[in-house]
Amino acid sequence: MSSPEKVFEALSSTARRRILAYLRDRPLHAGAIAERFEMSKPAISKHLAILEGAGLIWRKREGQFVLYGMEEETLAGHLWAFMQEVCPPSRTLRREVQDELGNEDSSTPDHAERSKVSTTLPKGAS
Amino acid sequence: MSSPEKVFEALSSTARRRILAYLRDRPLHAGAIAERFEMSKPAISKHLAILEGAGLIWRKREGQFVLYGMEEETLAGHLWAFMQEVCPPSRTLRREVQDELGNEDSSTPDHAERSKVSTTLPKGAS
DNA sequence: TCTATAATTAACCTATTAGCTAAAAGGTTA
DNA sequence: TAACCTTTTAGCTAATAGGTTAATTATAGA
Repeated sequence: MSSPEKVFEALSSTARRRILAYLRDRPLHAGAIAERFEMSKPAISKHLAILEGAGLIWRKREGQFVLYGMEEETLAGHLWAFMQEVCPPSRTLRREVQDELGNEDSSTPDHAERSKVSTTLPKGAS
Repeated sequence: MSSPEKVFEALSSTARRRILAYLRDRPLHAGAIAERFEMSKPAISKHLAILEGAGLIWRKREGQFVLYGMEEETLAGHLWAFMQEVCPPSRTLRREVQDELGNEDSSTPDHAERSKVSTTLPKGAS
């Protein structure tokens, strides 16, 4: 329902990242979002559709208005998974431990034990 | 030198996210990266240039080869800044405190005191 | 210097994205 | 129903992204 592809694609637009920032604290009507931008309402509507398609926001009709709000789990979940896979962990703690043991050499690479199975990156992608 | 725009644009491609994952544990030569993909070497070369332009990787010529590696600070720094701005914090701890005080009502919105100044989102962007 | 290998750049093609305006869809109120 | 409002869809254009092959640059080695 919410793939990393769609999430990162959605995040690649500054306008869409701004929308997420506006929605962080409270839901807003489409019009209230649009009036914070210079571009046309249809353009904003498309951005909202992309964010919704990525599972990053929800949408609820309220009379003639449409309310949008953050889908709180999705963004943090995907960013966290990605950081886990791609960001090299800081070596500070491990070093401290080794120093305490008087072991300077550290021939074992830092992440030798990391799982080989990717959760956020497909196999044969382009 | 490394803007959020460029970083998120760089991350929007699955191929580029895969490259970062390959580089997490050790630097690799351009050819070693290319042979993990189906696409042509020039295509990979372009992806590498985009990642480098975003400040996510470094590049070093070694004889006839070119070595690429992760620029460790950049990715974590930008993702962290973005999460701080956009992800609603979990309310668990605050609730615990309020429950201990016997204060059920919680009329103050959760992030009312959050800074208004954005560090990762420009003002008049489209 | 000549040849082979690694990588990038150039030129090109196609598909997609992001914006616009105008029209339609959905909903409220008189 | 009519008039009006909010939002989305349709249709269009211009610009960009992502891939290709061919040519070029940079280095190594006989």
